[in-house]
Amino acid sequence: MAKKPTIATVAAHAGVAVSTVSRYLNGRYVSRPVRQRLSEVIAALGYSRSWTARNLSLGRKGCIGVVVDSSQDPWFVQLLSGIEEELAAHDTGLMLSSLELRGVYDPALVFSWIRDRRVDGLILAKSQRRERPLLRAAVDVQLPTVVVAPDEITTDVQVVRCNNIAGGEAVAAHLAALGHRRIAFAGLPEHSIDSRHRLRGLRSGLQARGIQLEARDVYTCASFTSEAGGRFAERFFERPLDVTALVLATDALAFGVMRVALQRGVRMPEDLSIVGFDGLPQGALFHPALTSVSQPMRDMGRVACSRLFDTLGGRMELTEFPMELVERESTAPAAAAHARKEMHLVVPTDRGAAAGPSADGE
Amino acid sequence: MAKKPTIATVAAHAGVAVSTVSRYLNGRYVSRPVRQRLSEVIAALGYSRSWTARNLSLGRKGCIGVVVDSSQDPWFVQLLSGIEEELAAHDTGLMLSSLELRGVYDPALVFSWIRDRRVDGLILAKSQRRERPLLRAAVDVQLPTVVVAPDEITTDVQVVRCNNIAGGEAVAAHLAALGHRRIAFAGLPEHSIDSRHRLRGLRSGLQARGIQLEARDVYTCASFTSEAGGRFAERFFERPLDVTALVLATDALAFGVMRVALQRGVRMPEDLSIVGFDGLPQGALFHPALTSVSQPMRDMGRVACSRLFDTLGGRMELTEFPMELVERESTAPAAAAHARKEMHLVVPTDRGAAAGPSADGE
DNA sequence: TTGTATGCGTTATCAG
DNA sequence: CTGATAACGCATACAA
Repeated sequence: MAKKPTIATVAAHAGVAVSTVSRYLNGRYVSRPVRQRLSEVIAALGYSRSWTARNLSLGRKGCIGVVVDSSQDPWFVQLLSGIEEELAAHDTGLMLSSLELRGVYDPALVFSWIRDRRVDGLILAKSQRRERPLLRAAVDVQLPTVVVAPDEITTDVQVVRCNNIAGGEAVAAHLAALGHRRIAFAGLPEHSIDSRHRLRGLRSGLQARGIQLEARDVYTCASFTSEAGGRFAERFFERPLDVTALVLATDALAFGVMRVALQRGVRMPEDLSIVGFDGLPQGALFHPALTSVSQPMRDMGRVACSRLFDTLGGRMELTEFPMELVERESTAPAAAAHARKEMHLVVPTDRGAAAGPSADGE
Repeated sequence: MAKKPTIATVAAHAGVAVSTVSRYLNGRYVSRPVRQRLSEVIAALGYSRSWTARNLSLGRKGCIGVVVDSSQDPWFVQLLSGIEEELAAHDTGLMLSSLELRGVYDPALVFSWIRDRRVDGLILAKSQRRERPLLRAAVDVQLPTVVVAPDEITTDVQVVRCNNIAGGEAVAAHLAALGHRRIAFAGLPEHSIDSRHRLRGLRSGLQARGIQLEARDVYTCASFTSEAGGRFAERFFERPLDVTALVLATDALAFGVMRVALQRGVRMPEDLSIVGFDGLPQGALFHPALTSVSQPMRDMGRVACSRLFDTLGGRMELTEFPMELVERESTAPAAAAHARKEMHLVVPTDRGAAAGPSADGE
């Protein structure tokens, strides 16, 4: 019992050949009695197979690569938990690479993974245009790859993302129902497809309700960080507020905006309703808690991961998840805003909410 | 160029034996000319070695296990980035296990890792008493293990943690300097050694400055979540405020408290200064931004990981990191609090701060 | 310094 | 259905 038992020890103890044991372990043809005997011996010996040896024989690496701009990203953290769950089921390891781990963009590590076939598959979270070479390299060596919430449309790898247009429409419905008529949107820069889709959904959703999203009310933030959201807000709040609701393309942006709003004394949701996208759990910690359209990040992670395993030779698919509006505290009836400003707490909040649906019918 | 070149192909092309190539790859004795030749051949062939084969031969698994209550924990996320960094340097994979991944505590996966020697090492983040069996199992099979910020003292595994006592003292110095005389502390339940040390440091630090931390001002939260912080705050704010500063054992707790404070209309830092521990980056997003004593999570992760590699046979060590007070917006001179309450913005904030040092001398 | 031979633990191929 | 045996790709005593 000194050294770990191998498949050979088991074979010896059971009086069969190693290949039989191997077959047993992999659920192949084994006669009833032999199967019985093996299960006993294995239990008695406390045998467990070596994954390294198995991987070598199978030509696998036993782990997948997960790459993202920063593993600190709260959105990614959610995704990771889904990946973790699925990976555990497959007893597979993972290699993490934050493209901006040391402050500057450096995809070298991931390139080496691809070149050296270091991983069995690749998950690119929030891949952007700059990841294009990475994607190319992966496709070239036939490395199974799935992109999650990509910023670019891709046809030669698996895609997992959300229906952001519907998400935008959900916000439109929500705000319209609350009686908002003048709404602003602040999106992401560059080619963020998510941001564009969210805006598109919002715009068309409003339009369907007879509300126009003015071009001058559509802003662009410098990046996707909370800091960028804050900088946008500084600008935004300089001028008198002429909208009753502000929709941010992501929660991260919203966090930055809300902080500045609080500093400026802008009351939310009384003076301004705020809506974000992603549904990050930390949004619930703020005051007011952020109303947001959530992505099922965990499910997305799980699916992204399983796609890597079960469709190794399959066609490239697009999996789209629905988004869900989670109504917290940062949105309120537009009517209440004015009422409160003038009457100071005379109007019960419930009344304003009840007035919502009628406005929706217009 | 159809199939991946192996060490044998390289040997053939270079006209040497495989063992020579192996030695070259591992930096052993190789004559100048041969080395030259090999480097050329390898470059020409685009050879890269198989880590699975190498691991099998070396009897390694090529990955370590990282276990934590929840991989969503912001503190852990920081730690993880350090681990990621170090792991990349060693070209090693990782297996993640959230003990509470599916809501209920389930260490089964980790037990199986240990039993099957599935990993080369184990990092337990914030291990508690309930992880004791896990630790035992790991020690029993001689699996290199390091615990980070453990809640229990352990002598038979590597320990990486912070000097929480000094951290508590730093808070004492800070608050005393700001003129606070009546201070409250809310800590973690059970046997959290970190929480106890933070309290101890705070208490002794205050004492050294002639300030007594009253027993009735020391509270205990139900758990370490923001929700628990919120529930504590509900209780805390029920009675009239008789302290000018509240110290929370962790930032997470503080987040929950601040939200309730905002709801209750408690002004921070005017009515109440708030201090947390951990220095989570998200603390900067709040309004006011949370003053906190930070841990160098990333460094801790890096060191925890490297300990796993370089002291495989070495003695069990304790690595202690310093904590650093990061002063943001949630703390202010105690004097200003009263002044503002009564005089309404007459006292410039700077004056109060200037008064601090003298108070410190008492 | 370099080459030879053997082991690492499984899986897969092909006879039996 | 089962049993030898050859890969898998690399590392390392040991001999030269």
